[in-house]
Amino acid sequence: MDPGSIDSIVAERLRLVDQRYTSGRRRLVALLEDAARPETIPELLERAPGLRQSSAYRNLHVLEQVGVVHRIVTSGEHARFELAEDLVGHHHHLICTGCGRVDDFTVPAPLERSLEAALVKAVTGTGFASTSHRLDVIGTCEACQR
Amino acid sequence: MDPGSIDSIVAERLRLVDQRYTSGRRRLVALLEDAARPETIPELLERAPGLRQSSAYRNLHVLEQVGVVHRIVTSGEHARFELAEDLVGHHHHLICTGCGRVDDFTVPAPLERSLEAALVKAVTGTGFASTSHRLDVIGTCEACQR
DNA sequence: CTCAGTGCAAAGGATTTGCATGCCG
DNA sequence: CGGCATGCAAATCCTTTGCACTGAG
Repeated sequence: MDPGSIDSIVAERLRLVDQRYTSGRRRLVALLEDAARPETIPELLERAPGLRQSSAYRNLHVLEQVGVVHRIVTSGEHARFELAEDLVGHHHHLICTGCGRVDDFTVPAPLERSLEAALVKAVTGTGFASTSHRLDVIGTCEACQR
Repeated sequence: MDPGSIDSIVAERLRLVDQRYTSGRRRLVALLEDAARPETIPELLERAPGLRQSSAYRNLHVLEQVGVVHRIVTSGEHARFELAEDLVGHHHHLICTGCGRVDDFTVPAPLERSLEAALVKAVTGTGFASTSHRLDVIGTCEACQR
Protein backbone atom coordinates (compact mmCIF):
# COMPACT_ATOMS: atom_id res chain seq x y z
CA MET A 1 0.00 0.00 0.00
CA ASP A 2 1.40 3.37 -0.87
CA PRO A 3 2.26 5.76 1.94
CA GLY A 4 0.00 8.56 0.81
CA SER A 5 -3.09 6.44 0.94
CA ILE A 6 -2.38 5.32 4.48
CA ASP A 7 -2.26 8.94 5.54
CA SER A 8 -5.54 9.75 3.89
CA ILE A 9 -7.24 6.73 5.41
CA VAL A 10 -6.01 7.71 8.84
CA ALA A 11 -7.09 11.30 8.33
CA GLU A 12 -10.53 10.16 7.22
CA ARG A 13 -11.01 7.81 10.18
CA LEU A 14 -10.00 10.50 12.62
CA ARG A 15 -12.28 13.03 11.01
CA LEU A 16 -15.22 10.69 11.51
CA VAL A 17 -14.86 11.02 15.25
CA ASP A 18 -13.88 14.69 15.23
CA GLN A 19 -10.27 14.08 15.97
CA ARG A 20 -7.39 15.92 14.35
CA TYR A 21 -4.56 14.33 12.44
CA THR A 22 -1.90 16.30 14.27
CA SER A 23 1.83 16.24 13.71
CA GLY A 24 2.34 14.00 16.71
CA ARG A 25 -0.11 11.47 15.32
CA ARG A 26 1.42 11.70 11.86
CA ARG A 27 4.76 11.03 13.38
CA LEU A 28 3.51 7.90 15.14
CA VAL A 29 1.93 6.55 11.98
CA ALA A 30 5.12 7.21 10.05
CA LEU A 31 7.19 5.45 12.71
CA LEU A 32 4.95 2.40 12.57
CA GLU A 33 5.04 2.47 8.79
CA ASP A 34 8.83 2.41 8.81
CA ALA A 35 9.11 -0.24 11.50
CA ALA A 36 9.99 -3.70 10.26
CA ARG A 37 8.07 -5.25 13.13
CA PRO A 38 5.67 -4.33 15.93
CA GLU A 39 7.40 -2.01 18.37
CA THR A 40 7.05 -1.04 21.99
CA ILE A 41 6.54 2.53 23.15
CA PRO A 42 10.09 2.84 24.49
CA GLU A 43 11.36 1.73 21.08
CA LEU A 44 9.21 4.28 19.33
CA LEU A 45 10.27 7.04 21.70
CA GLU A 46 13.89 6.26 21.10
CA ARG A 47 13.43 6.69 17.38
CA ALA A 48 11.44 9.88 17.80
CA PRO A 49 13.19 12.45 19.96
CA GLY A 50 10.74 14.94 21.30
CA LEU A 51 7.81 12.55 21.38
CA ARG A 52 6.29 12.53 24.85
CA GLN A 53 5.49 9.24 26.47
CA SER A 54 2.03 10.20 27.64
CA SER A 55 1.17 11.55 24.22
CA ALA A 56 2.41 8.37 22.61
CA TYR A 57 0.17 6.27 24.85
CA ARG A 58 -2.73 8.63 24.36
CA ASN A 59 -2.40 8.87 20.61
CA LEU A 60 -1.77 5.18 20.05
CA HIS A 61 -4.93 4.58 22.01
CA VAL A 62 -6.87 6.98 19.82
CA LEU A 63 -5.43 5.42 16.69
CA GLU A 64 -6.36 2.00 18.02
CA GLN A 65 -9.92 3.16 18.65
CA VAL A 66 -10.32 4.30 15.07
CA GLY A 67 -8.93 1.00 13.79
CA VAL A 68 -5.65 2.28 12.44
CA VAL A 69 -3.31 0.77 14.99
CA HIS A 70 -3.29 -2.66 16.56
CA ARG A 71 -1.92 -3.44 20.01
CA ILE A 72 -0.21 -6.76 20.72
CA VAL A 73 0.42 -8.00 24.23
CA THR A 74 2.78 -10.94 24.33
CA SER A 75 3.82 -11.25 27.97
CA GLY A 76 4.52 -9.11 30.97
CA GLU A 77 6.66 -6.61 29.10
CA HIS A 78 5.59 -3.60 27.11
CA ALA A 79 2.76 -3.82 24.63
CA ARG A 80 3.72 -3.68 20.98
CA PHE A 81 2.05 -1.62 18.28
CA GLU A 82 1.66 -2.05 14.54
CA LEU A 83 -0.54 -0.62 11.80
CA ALA A 84 -3.87 -2.41 11.49
CA GLU A 85 -4.26 -5.21 8.96
CA ASP A 86 -6.58 -3.26 6.68
CA LEU A 87 -3.70 -0.84 6.13
CA VAL A 88 -0.80 -3.25 5.78
CA GLY A 89 -2.48 -6.55 4.90
CA HIS A 90 -3.23 -9.72 6.81
CA HIS A 91 -0.18 -11.32 8.35
CA HIS A 92 0.98 -13.32 11.33
CA HIS A 93 3.66 -13.13 13.98
CA LEU A 94 6.73 -15.02 15.05
CA ILE A 95 6.97 -14.50 18.78
CA CYS A 96 10.29 -15.09 20.50
CA THR A 97 9.89 -16.45 23.99
CA GLY A 98 13.45 -15.46 24.78
CA CYS A 99 13.47 -11.72 24.17
CA GLY A 100 9.85 -10.91 23.35
CA ARG A 101 10.69 -9.79 19.85
CA VAL A 102 7.89 -10.12 17.31
CA ASP A 103 8.41 -10.53 13.57
CA ASP A 104 5.89 -10.58 10.75
CA PHE A 105 5.29 -13.44 8.37
CA THR A 106 2.59 -14.71 6.03
CA VAL A 107 1.30 -18.12 5.07
CA PRO A 108 0.28 -19.25 1.57
CA ALA A 109 -3.10 -17.87 0.49
CA PRO A 110 -4.70 -21.30 -0.04
CA LEU A 111 -3.95 -22.33 3.52
CA GLU A 112 -5.17 -19.00 4.76
CA ARG A 113 -8.46 -19.58 2.97
CA SER A 114 -9.03 -23.10 4.23
CA LEU A 115 -8.08 -21.96 7.69
CA GLU A 116 -10.61 -19.17 7.66
CA ALA A 117 -13.30 -21.48 6.33
CA ALA A 118 -12.56 -24.11 8.97
CA LEU A 119 -12.66 -21.55 11.74
CA VAL A 120 -16.01 -20.26 10.68
CA LYS A 121 -17.29 -23.82 10.71
CA ALA A 122 -15.71 -24.63 14.07
CA VAL A 123 -17.31 -21.60 15.68
CA THR A 124 -20.76 -22.17 14.23
CA GLY A 125 -23.22 -23.00 16.95
CA THR A 126 -21.20 -21.56 19.80
CA GLY A 127 -23.04 -18.26 19.75
CA PHE A 128 -19.74 -16.54 19.16
CA ALA A 129 -19.57 -14.03 16.30
CA SER A 130 -16.10 -14.18 14.80
CA THR A 131 -14.61 -11.14 13.15
CA SER A 132 -11.05 -12.27 12.51
CA HIS A 133 -8.39 -14.69 13.58
CA ARG A 134 -4.90 -14.53 14.96
CA LEU A 135 -2.22 -17.06 14.27
CA ASP A 136 1.17 -16.81 15.91
CA VAL A 137 4.18 -19.05 15.83
CA ILE A 138 5.91 -19.35 19.18
CA GLY A 139 9.59 -20.11 19.35
CA THR A 140 13.06 -18.67 19.58
CA CYS A 141 14.59 -16.04 17.33
CA GLU A 142 18.03 -16.49 15.82
CA ALA A 143 19.77 -14.34 18.41
CA CYS A 144 18.19 -16.12 21.35
CA GLN A 145 19.14 -19.59 20.14
CA ARG A 146 22.76 -19.11 21.14
CA MET B 1 -7.34 -36.91 31.00
CA ASP B 2 -8.33 -38.25 34.37
CA PRO B 3 -7.96 -36.01 37.39
CA GLY B 4 -5.66 -38.26 39.32
CA SER B 5 -3.07 -38.35 36.61
CA ILE B 6 -2.94 -34.58 36.41
CA ASP B 7 -2.17 -34.44 40.09
CA SER B 8 0.62 -36.95 39.80
CA ILE B 9 2.13 -35.17 36.84
CA VAL B 10 2.09 -31.89 38.70
CA ALA B 11 3.56 -33.51 41.79
CA GLU B 12 6.32 -35.05 39.71
CA ARG B 13 7.20 -31.82 37.93
CA LEU B 14 7.38 -29.96 41.20
CA ARG B 15 9.51 -32.62 42.79
CA LEU B 16 12.04 -32.28 39.97
CA VAL B 17 12.79 -28.74 41.10
CA ASP B 18 12.48 -29.43 44.82
CA GLN B 19 9.15 -27.74 45.21
CA ARG B 20 6.30 -29.02 47.31
CA TYR B 21 2.84 -29.76 46.07
CA THR B 22 1.17 -27.90 48.92
CA SER B 23 -2.51 -27.57 49.60
CA GLY B 24 -2.57 -24.08 48.14
CA ARG B 25 -1.06 -25.33 44.91
CA ARG B 26 -3.40 -28.31 44.81
CA ARG B 27 -6.28 -25.95 45.21
CA LEU B 28 -5.14 -23.81 42.29
CA VAL B 29 -4.72 -26.82 40.03
CA ALA B 30 -8.17 -28.08 41.02
CA LEU B 31 -9.70 -24.67 40.32
CA LEU B 32 -8.14 -24.57 36.87
CA GLU B 33 -9.24 -28.12 36.22
CA ASP B 34 -12.83 -27.23 37.03
CA ALA B 35 -12.80 -23.99 35.08
CA ALA B 36 -14.55 -24.12 31.74
CA ARG B 37 -12.24 -21.46 30.40
CA PRO B 38 -9.04 -19.59 31.25
CA GLU B 39 -9.61 -17.46 34.33
CA THR B 40 -8.12 -14.37 35.87
CA ILE B 41 -6.74 -14.25 39.37
CA PRO B 42 -9.69 -12.27 40.73
CA GLU B 43 -12.01 -14.93 39.31
CA LEU B 44 -10.01 -17.69 40.92
CA LEU B 45 -9.91 -15.88 44.26
CA GLU B 46 -13.62 -15.42 44.22
CA ARG B 47 -14.12 -19.13 43.81
CA ALA B 48 -11.59 -19.98 46.49
CA PRO B 49 -12.23 -18.17 49.74
CA GLY B 50 -9.11 -18.08 51.81
CA LEU B 51 -6.73 -18.09 48.89
CA ARG B 52 -4.35 -15.15 49.18
CA GLN B 53 -3.72 -13.02 46.16
CA SER B 54 0.04 -12.93 46.55
CA SER B 55 0.17 -16.68 46.98
CA ALA B 56 -1.97 -17.14 43.91
CA TYR B 57 0.39 -15.03 41.83
CA ARG B 58 3.40 -16.72 43.34
CA ASN B 59 2.11 -20.25 42.91
CA LEU B 60 0.76 -19.74 39.43
CA HIS B 61 4.18 -18.46 38.52
CA VAL B 62 5.82 -21.55 39.96
CA LEU B 63 3.34 -23.79 38.18
CA GLU B 64 4.00 -21.91 34.97
CA GLN B 65 7.73 -22.42 35.39
CA VAL B 66 7.32 -26.17 35.67
CA GLY B 67 5.10 -26.23 32.61
CA VAL B 68 1.83 -27.08 34.31
CA VAL B 69 0.08 -23.77 33.88
CA HIS B 70 -0.10 -21.43 30.91
CA ARG B 71 -0.58 -17.69 31.17
CA ILE B 72 -2.59 -15.83 28.53
CA VAL B 73 -2.48 -12.09 28.12
CA THR B 74 -5.10 -10.77 25.78
CA SER B 75 -5.13 -7.06 26.52
CA GLY B 76 -4.40 -4.63 29.30
CA GLU B 77 -6.62 -6.38 31.82
CA HIS B 78 -5.77 -9.26 34.09
CA ALA B 79 -3.80 -12.18 32.76
CA ARG B 80 -5.70 -15.44 32.41
CA PHE B 81 -4.49 -18.87 33.47
CA GLU B 82 -5.23 -22.37 32.23
CA LEU B 83 -3.65 -25.80 32.56
CA ALA B 84 -0.89 -26.39 30.04
CA GLU B 85 -1.69 -28.17 26.79
CA ASP B 86 0.21 -31.31 27.64
CA LEU B 87 -2.25 -31.78 30.50
CA VAL B 88 -5.48 -30.86 28.80
CA GLY B 89 -4.69 -31.23 25.09
CA HIS B 90 -4.04 -28.81 22.27
CA HIS B 91 -6.82 -26.30 21.78
CA HIS B 92 -7.54 -22.74 20.73
CA HIS B 93 -9.36 -19.72 22.06
CA LEU B 94 -12.36 -17.60 21.23
CA ILE B 95 -11.51 -14.14 22.46
CA CYS B 96 -14.32 -11.67 23.04
CA THR B 97 -13.31 -8.10 22.27
CA GLY B 98 -16.26 -6.85 24.26
CA CYS B 99 -15.66 -8.29 27.70
CA GLY B 100 -12.30 -10.05 27.42
CA ARG B 101 -13.81 -13.45 28.05
CA VAL B 102 -11.88 -16.38 26.58
CA ASP B 103 -13.44 -19.72 25.63
CA ASP B 104 -11.81 -22.90 24.44
CA PHE B 105 -12.42 -24.62 21.13
CA THR B 106 -10.72 -27.09 18.84
CA VAL B 107 -10.40 -27.48 15.10
CA PRO B 108 -10.55 -30.74 13.15
CA ALA B 109 -7.36 -32.78 13.40
CA PRO B 110 -6.65 -32.82 9.66
CA LEU B 111 -6.69 -29.04 9.51
CA GLU B 112 -4.53 -28.90 12.59
CA ARG B 113 -2.00 -31.13 10.88
CA SER B 114 -1.86 -29.21 7.63
CA LEU B 115 -1.64 -26.00 9.57
CA GLU B 116 1.32 -27.22 11.58
CA ALA B 117 3.04 -28.48 8.44
CA ALA B 118 2.47 -25.21 6.62
CA LEU B 119 3.79 -23.19 9.52
CA VAL B 120 6.96 -25.19 9.69
CA LYS B 121 7.45 -24.57 5.99
CA ALA B 122 6.60 -20.88 6.24
CA VAL B 123 9.16 -20.36 8.97
CA THR B 124 11.94 -22.31 7.29
CA GLY B 125 14.76 -20.02 6.34
CA THR B 126 13.87 -17.23 8.74
CA GLY B 127 16.29 -18.40 11.39
CA PHE B 128 13.37 -18.72 13.78
CA ALA B 129 13.02 -22.00 15.68
CA SER B 130 9.35 -22.70 16.18
CA THR B 131 8.16 -24.68 19.17
CA SER B 132 4.40 -24.30 18.90
CA HIS B 133 1.64 -22.16 17.48
CA ARG B 134 -1.29 -20.22 18.77
CA LEU B 135 -4.52 -19.73 16.90
CA ASP B 136 -7.26 -17.54 18.28
CA VAL B 137 -10.58 -16.46 16.90
CA ILE B 138 -11.40 -12.85 17.64
CA GLY B 139 -14.99 -11.72 17.88
CA THR B 140 -17.90 -11.09 20.17
CA CYS B 141 -19.40 -13.51 22.65
CA GLU B 142 -23.13 -14.12 22.83
CA ALA B 143 -23.66 -11.80 25.79
CA CYS B 144 -21.76 -8.91 24.21
CA GLN B 145 -23.67 -9.04 20.93
CA ARG B 146 -26.69 -7.39 22.47
C1' DC C 1 15.40 -28.39 63.31
C1' DT C 2 15.51 -26.49 58.50
C1' DC C 3 13.94 -24.52 54.67
C1' DA C 4 10.28 -23.81 51.43
C1' DG C 5 5.66 -21.68 51.62
C1' DT C 6 2.49 -18.12 53.15
C1' DG C 7 0.46 -13.51 54.62
C1' DC C 8 0.67 -8.92 54.84
C1' DA C 9 1.94 -4.74 53.39
C1' DA C 10 4.80 -2.07 50.69
C1' DA C 11 7.27 -1.62 46.30
C1' DG C 12 7.54 -1.80 41.23
C1' DG C 13 6.54 -0.89 36.60
C1' DA C 14 3.57 -0.09 32.66
C1' DT C 15 -0.13 2.72 31.47
C1' DT C 16 -3.61 6.27 32.40
C1' DT C 17 -5.38 10.66 33.85
C1' DG C 18 -6.14 15.65 35.91
C1' DC C 19 -5.10 20.04 35.01
C1' DA C 20 -3.25 24.08 32.91
C1' DT C 21 -1.57 25.59 28.57
C1' DG C 22 -0.87 25.47 23.46
C1' DC C 23 -2.56 25.31 19.02
C1' DC C 24 -5.53 24.00 14.97
C1' DG C 25 -9.71 24.97 12.62
C1' DC D 1 -12.56 32.29 19.99
C1' DG D 2 -13.65 27.14 21.19
C1' DG D 3 -12.24 22.76 21.75
C1' DC D 4 -9.12 19.14 20.94
C1' DA D 5 -4.18 18.08 21.82
C1' DT D 6 -0.12 18.14 24.67
C1' DG D 7 3.17 18.20 28.81
C1' DC D 8 4.03 17.30 33.16
C1' DA D 9 3.36 15.04 37.18
C1' DA D 10 0.56 12.46 40.04
C1' DA D 11 -2.45 8.60 40.20
C1' DT D 12 -3.92 3.78 38.95
C1' DC D 13 -3.79 -0.82 38.37
C1' DC D 14 -1.86 -5.33 37.98
C1' DT D 15 1.80 -7.84 39.65
C1' DT D 16 5.96 -8.67 42.33
C1' DT D 17 8.73 -8.62 46.54
C1' DG D 18 10.74 -8.12 51.45
C1' DC D 19 10.24 -9.80 55.75
C1' DA D 20 8.70 -12.33 59.57
C1' DC D 21 6.06 -16.32 60.64
C1' DT D 22 4.15 -21.03 59.88
C1' DG D 23 4.33 -25.69 58.60
C1' DA D 24 5.97 -29.86 56.16
C1' DG D 25 9.52 -33.34 56.11
